[in-house]
Formats: sequence, C-alpha cells, structure tokens
Amino acid sequence: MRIATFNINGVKARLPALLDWLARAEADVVCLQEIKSQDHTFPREPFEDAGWNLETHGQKGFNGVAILSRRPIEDVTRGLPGDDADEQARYIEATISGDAGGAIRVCGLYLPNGNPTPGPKYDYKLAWMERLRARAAELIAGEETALLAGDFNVIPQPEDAARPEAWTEDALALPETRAAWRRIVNQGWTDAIRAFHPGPEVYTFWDYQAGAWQKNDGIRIDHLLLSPQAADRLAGAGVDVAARGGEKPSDHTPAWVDLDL
DNA sequence: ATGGTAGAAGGTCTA
Repeated sequence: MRIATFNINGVKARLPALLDWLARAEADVVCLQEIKSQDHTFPREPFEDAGWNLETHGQKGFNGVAILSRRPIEDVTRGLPGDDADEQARYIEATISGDAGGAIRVCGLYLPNGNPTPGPKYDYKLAWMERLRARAAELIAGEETALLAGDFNVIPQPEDAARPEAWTEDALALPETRAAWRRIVNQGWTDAIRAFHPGPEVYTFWDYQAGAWQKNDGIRIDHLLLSPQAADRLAGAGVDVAARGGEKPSDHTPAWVDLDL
C-alpha cells in the first residue's frame, strides 16, 4: 500500500496538475493539505470520476485537509483533539484497509507555520504541537498501526535545508520547534523519508520566490512518521521531486511510503 | 529593510 502526502496549495488552482500526478503516482491513499476550500466547494467530481473515495475537512480561504483513497475510508474524525475553540481546519484521521488484510490509522495534518516569531502565531504553533504530541502518544500507547503524514512546517535538522543559516530565526527551525518535533518522534515514530534517504539535499518545499526551485534552495518540511507497528511494514519511501518542476506546480512536492499491509 | 510569488477572494490575509 502506497500512502502519499502532498501540500497542493489550493485544490482548484492545482486541479490539472494534481489529477495528472494522481494518474501517474500509483498511490492508494493521498493526504492533501492546503486545499483552501470549504467542504461544499471542494471539486469532488473529477476525483470521484477517477475512482477516488474522498473525505475533506475544509474552511474558507486557507488551510484545509483531505484524504483520498482507492479503498473505503472508515471511522473519519475531523480536527485535532485538545482545544474545542480551535476553528482552523488542519487535521483529519481515518482508517484504511490494505489488500493483504491489514489496516492503518492515517492522520493527515497541516501543522501551523508559526511566523512571525515571537507572537501569537508562534504560540499557536507550539500549542498545536503539544496537542499533536498528546494524540500521537495515545496512538503509541494503543500499539496502533498508524501514520502521521503531512506538512509539519518543521525543518528537523540543519541538513534538512539547503541554506540552514537562512532559517535559524524562523518558526520552522527555532530550537523550541525542533524540541517539540523531537518530543513527538522520540515516542517511537520512524521518520520514513530519512530511513531511506539519509543523505543531504532531500527537500519537499521550494519557495515560489527568488528562483528557489532553479537553485535547489529547498527545505524538508513534509514528513511521514510511522508508529512501530507501521514501521514493521515499511518497504520503501521517497520524495517525488519531479512534480515540483511541472506546469503550474504547488510550492511543495509529494512524499510517500510503501507499506506491506 | 525591502520585496520578491502565489492562492482564495473580490478585503487583505496567509504563507
């Protein structure tokens, strides 16, 4: 079973590029971030016509996450637990079965950017990461076959940026951000991309500005974290860099894992 | 310090 994550930066603007990528990617499940649509304005038909089941958690203007799946999407929950007043659409969970009889709890997330720092947006990011840590701990304690997939807006280490010195004061790389990331990973999650690609220059985001893509001035901020039970099934992982070079691309490119489930 | 680009909107806000 191949599961991918893709921050598409607007589903309506990305419709041709996304459908083209879906037709080529051989993914069974895709977690989407930044759909920038409400649930009732999401263009469902082209995806359903292409054979995808679809669950969305959207809002007006920005944010918004969704799960596409070839197989049925079950037990869907929307929103990250821990703050009933949080109205930002950044989290969706569902259970999906594989062909081999297994199943996985897929958690699609769009972690807050947090800039500028310091300030309320960075406070919100750190609070959101603490809520994610708590939910992740439940999944670990329950010995679930689980995957946290999405745009984490975290550059885990200096080697995850082409120019690490440019990010030292940024919400994506501040020591508090990295500490919060480690508190989650160190529960027992496997960073699947790093497990298969330990070297430098593995990036998932290149800014639209200043020729970042042409200069390969990228950062690795889209991640797939596997619980121990999921990591036992891990057969491969990668980043589909080519998608960033296509027509009218997102500023992110997809990352994926192959699991024997 | 500024501006560079992009998307959802049809205001600016977000990134």
